[in-house]
Amino acid sequence: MSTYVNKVDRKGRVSVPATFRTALADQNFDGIVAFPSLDYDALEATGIDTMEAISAGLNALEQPAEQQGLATLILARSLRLPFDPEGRIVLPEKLAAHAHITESAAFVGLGSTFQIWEPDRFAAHEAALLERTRREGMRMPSLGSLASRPRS
Amino acid sequence: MSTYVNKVDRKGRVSVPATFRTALADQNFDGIVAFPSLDYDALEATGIDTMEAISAGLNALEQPAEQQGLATLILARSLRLPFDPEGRIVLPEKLAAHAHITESAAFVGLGSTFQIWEPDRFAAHEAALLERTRREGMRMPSLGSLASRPRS
DNA sequence: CGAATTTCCATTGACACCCATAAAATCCCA
DNA sequence: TGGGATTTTATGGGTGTCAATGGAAATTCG
Repeated sequence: MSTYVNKVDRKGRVSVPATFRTALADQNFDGIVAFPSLDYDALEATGIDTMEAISAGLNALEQPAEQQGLATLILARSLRLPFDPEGRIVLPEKLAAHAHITESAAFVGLGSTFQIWEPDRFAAHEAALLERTRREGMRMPSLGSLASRPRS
Repeated sequence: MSTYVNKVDRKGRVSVPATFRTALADQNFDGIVAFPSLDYDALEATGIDTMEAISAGLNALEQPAEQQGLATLILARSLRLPFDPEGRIVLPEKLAAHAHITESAAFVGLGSTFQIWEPDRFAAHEAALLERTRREGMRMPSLGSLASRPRS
């Protein structure tokens, strides 16, 4: 949840917001896993647990073919980014380039995952979302309506 | 339910009305979650539980795309505001600015959620609501008719 | 042995906790 | 049931701690 903007230093290091770090603290790998978003010029990221779940799903035979393709794609392009003692990661050139990140990065928490954006691009994305939401005449609903609804 | 006006001190702290606090007491996070309202110059707030439900909804595949956009928007702009030992939160600059809150804040209970307004703006909002209701010739119905009706 | 990467230290500034006081609501008992 | 006693709130301020950031030292690897 929420978004934090942190600086990328000359060596390509960024602090992962402490909130996110503690959320991942109990996982098997002390760091994050990131891969280029398929939808945006941004990075998708999570803890290793989510990735292991995906990889487990890949092995499951019942999985539809499209889902398998998607999972393969994601796994193949994912990078493990370990924390340094201060809780920073280094953004590999490839990932930074995909998201056009140079001097600072916006960490956008989405619940169990988060995204990493170049701050200006994220602002634009946010504005677009807001605009679209307005245009579609969506009002602030009772928040509950956004929750996943149990099928009746 | 009901509205309370509390002061914002020099450090940006405000007491969350005790009533609201006790209502959230049994949740996983000792504090509130707030985000800028899409409709007003005010903040929307709830307990963490509601947000977790939204985040769960975001991951649910069955969710329509527009709802996903809305959920993303809300999650990205939400901030976790923990209680200090006295039951206060600090209003981050960003949120305070959106609601034009400077020296005091009105907490408006709405049932499972509440809003936070700059008191004068809330008074105006309230007056406008009243005015509109009158103009539309609405009378106080039996309160029961306002309750949510079970789907037939 | 040189380049890159990772650990180690140091600084600053924000934030969380501690305590202290005043006002208000609640309790309690004669 | 009135009013004093007690317990909660709300509010202010000081201060220690941790997160974010930068740079140097050290280690790794080709």
